[in-house]
Amino acid sequence: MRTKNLEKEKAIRTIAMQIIAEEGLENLSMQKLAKAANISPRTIYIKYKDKEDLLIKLFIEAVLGPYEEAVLKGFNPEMDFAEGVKRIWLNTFCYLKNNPHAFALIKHGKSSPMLQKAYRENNISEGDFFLPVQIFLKSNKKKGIIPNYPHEVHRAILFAPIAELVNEYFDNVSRPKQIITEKILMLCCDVVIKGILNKIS
Amino acid sequence: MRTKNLEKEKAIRTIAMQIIAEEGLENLSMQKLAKAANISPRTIYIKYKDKEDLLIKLFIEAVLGPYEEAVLKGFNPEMDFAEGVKRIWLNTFCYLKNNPHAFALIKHGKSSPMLQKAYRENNISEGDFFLPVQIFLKSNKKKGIIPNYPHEVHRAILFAPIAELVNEYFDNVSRPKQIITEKILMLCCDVVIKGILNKIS
DNA sequence: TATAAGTAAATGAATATTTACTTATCTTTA
DNA sequence: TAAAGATAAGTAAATATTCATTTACTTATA
Repeated sequence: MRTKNLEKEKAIRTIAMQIIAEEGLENLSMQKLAKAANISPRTIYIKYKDKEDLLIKLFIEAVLGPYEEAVLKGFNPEMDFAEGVKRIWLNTFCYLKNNPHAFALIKHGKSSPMLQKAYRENNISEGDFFLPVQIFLKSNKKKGIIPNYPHEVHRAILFAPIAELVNEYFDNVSRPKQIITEKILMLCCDVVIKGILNKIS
Repeated sequence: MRTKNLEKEKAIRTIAMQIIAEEGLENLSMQKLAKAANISPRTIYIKYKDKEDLLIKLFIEAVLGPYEEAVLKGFNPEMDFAEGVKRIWLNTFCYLKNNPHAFALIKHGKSSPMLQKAYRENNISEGDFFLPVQIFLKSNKKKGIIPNYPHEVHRAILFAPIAELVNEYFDNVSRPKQIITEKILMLCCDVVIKGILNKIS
């Protein structure tokens, strides 16, 4: 039996992400992908059932998985609240900064109905992903350090700004001066933390 | 001369937005749109140069324009800081809640390279749109009410969470209980404001 | 009646996927 | 040890469909 060439599998994923990042999800075609990866279209179908299967696996296995891992590196739910939030912010910034293609696909994940379906079918976002963060929030609510809002609400307040700031970072890459530095990021993080903390006074 | 049928023009825009919201930008085709709008494909080309022209005009004229108008209703840059921010949050929530298709297209605007190009070519986001908000931020920075961070940074901190909360609102529409109410929204807004305000104490 | 608005049908290019074939490599046999 | 067979990996080219856009024509109205 001929053995699977893992380089080709990797090339498919890498180049698919590149095309999506540079030309958009709507401009990724199987034939274009095959040509760019220097393989036959048929080869893609050996590894993936169809285009949807490819995109969903790309999204979940090649993007969301590594993303979660990077974001949670060195984080644990027992950390001090401010310290934990800062760790997540820094991890998010560092990872996305160095993986612009992943960031592009994550953004598509927010708008593409197909990728949304992938989220739903894989029970992602509610429970499976970022579980340590949920435990972290829960315990800090219990301790009275932060208010008792639903998790989703805390997520929006604490982590929506960092995504927006990363976006701004990429907008500024091609401009003379980068305004989104690690320093300004930490100032923002302090602002967000200051807002959410219950005054124990 | 035969007169233009404005209803057809409106149908094109309405149905295009519907398809994009329900099936995604990548699943909008000119023929599908024509069929759904009960017109000939040629009719679209009478009103728009090509598909890109249609999408960009849809995005800018039918979505971003009305969106900006709705968000700024009753707002002026001289307002009290907290009052102004709350007004924008409420306006955003009310508008997007009632215009889910517009919200879908706005989300696509964050990921689609074509719509990003539209932003750039029309000098949007930096200067033209939401100018009163920029003036508002500038004057509050000058007065020392909020820190002297770049506008983009303030935008991320103050307004990224509301977009995320609207997203959460729509996720919950099909579920038994809506967690994103106007009340919780105002609590969140208070949190965000509390964080950004300079302590004058 | 002049003319732009509109249509039905066609065009050629691009799309996802498949067919019919070739190739590499593991396992088995001599 | 080495040749042969089995088989999945891989390819080039084809398929049927859908795509954006156009052509050649009809219709409504100033």
